[in-house]
Amino acid sequence: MTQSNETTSYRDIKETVLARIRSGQWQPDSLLPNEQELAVEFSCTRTTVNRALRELADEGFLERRRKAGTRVLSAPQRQARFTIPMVRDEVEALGGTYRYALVSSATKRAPDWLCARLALKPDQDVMHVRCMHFNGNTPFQYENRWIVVDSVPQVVNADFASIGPNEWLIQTVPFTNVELSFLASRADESMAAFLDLPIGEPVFTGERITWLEGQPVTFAKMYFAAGYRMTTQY
Amino acid sequence: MTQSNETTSYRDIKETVLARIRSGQWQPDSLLPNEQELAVEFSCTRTTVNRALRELADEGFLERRRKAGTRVLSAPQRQARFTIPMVRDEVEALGGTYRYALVSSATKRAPDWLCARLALKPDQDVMHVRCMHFNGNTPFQYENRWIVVDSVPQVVNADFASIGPNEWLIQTVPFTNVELSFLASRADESMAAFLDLPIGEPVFTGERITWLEGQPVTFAKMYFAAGYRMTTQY
DNA sequence: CAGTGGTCTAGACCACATG
DNA sequence: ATGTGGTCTAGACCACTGT
Repeated sequence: MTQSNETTSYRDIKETVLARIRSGQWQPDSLLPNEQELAVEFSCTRTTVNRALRELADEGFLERRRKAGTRVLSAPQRQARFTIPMVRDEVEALGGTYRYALVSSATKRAPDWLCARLALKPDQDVMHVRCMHFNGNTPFQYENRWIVVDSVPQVVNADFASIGPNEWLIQTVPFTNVELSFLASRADESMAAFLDLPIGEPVFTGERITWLEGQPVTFAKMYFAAGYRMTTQY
Repeated sequence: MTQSNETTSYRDIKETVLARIRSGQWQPDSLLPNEQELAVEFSCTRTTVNRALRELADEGFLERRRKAGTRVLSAPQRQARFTIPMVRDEVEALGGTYRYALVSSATKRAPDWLCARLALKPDQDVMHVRCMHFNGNTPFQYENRWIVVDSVPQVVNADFASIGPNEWLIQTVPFTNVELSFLASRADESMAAFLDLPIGEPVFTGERITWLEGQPVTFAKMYFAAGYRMTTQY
């Protein structure tokens, strides 16, 4: 009861609607009563009903269209929200002590595969940074990152010995778009060495591309140590 | 311009606020003006400002607390939303033809590790279903699933030869809570055979546990074929 | 205790998509 | 043409929480 007395809140409406969907009272693909009718049923204003249904639609339970009305989605298009924390926060949330170490950093002509991947011109420079993230002294993540110099000219003066490229970028460059992928890859020689596992071992891997207003900013591959899992609940 | 004339919409406010954050005009950790002041600046009502700021907080850009006010989050706690489609939809979205095949299905006493994982009593029965999902004739996903019979008694009559356990469950049992994990595992003998890849190969793997009002319903392991990646943009 | 966000009301106009 | 959701206003009361 967040609301004072016995008014119907948008939360109550959300719960009731969800319960009706779960109980089968409102079948998949069926049409709900319109907002005005629900407002009468719940004795509240249409505004309140609107908020409840709008949020349920955002969460993937309903589909709403003007004039067509509100439908129960047959295959609940449920979305898992994964919070993507910075490595430091992730380690500290595990109760560990975060430690960062630079492996190498160099500016060079962008390799062909990267030009293709980021739609760079063939003569553009990138800074290639490799680094490690530790939980105490246990390897946690090996990071392989390329930063487009034309998009972030200041990067040539960055000191990646003392700060991780990700944290530096967040402080320095805003971004507008991100593509994030996860996959399983196999440990090559250097991944195996840095993460302390046998060559060929499965490695949970994240790839992240970041743009600022259409300009590619950075491409990062993140290799996680053995046993890592990305989890969410809803 | 979704709104008729030149009124300020909550979308405009969101964009303006984001722009100010990105430009550094509003620094991380700094306090925004309160809703009343912003309403005056944007010449709209507080309700409209509230909606804009509330959504930005939902999206992880702001932190709002009564009395304390609204702050710019220093490390934008950005959340990636992955849509978790049903396998059939995923295959069809790739332009392929979905095909399902049952591998085995049997009811038995729940194994110890599963009892521990789902907090079952040691004498509870589960139905163990193994099945394959194909894209045309190419292996797409190998699924290993256990369904708690006490939670879904009808399962003993289900015909998993003609319908996949996931689709059957969605049609049959509502759920209230889900835990979803992703990890990289290595192909054992049967995974390798079903997915047509060498033993020991990295396999992108999903694990999903579903509850209904605290009752465990099902545990599923989903092994994806080589090259699979889970992607999102934001 | 006082300031801030959280929510609701009652009403209005409008955009959009369907029939 | 019309019904439905999308959004805004103007105002109100309240819940929470920092001082």
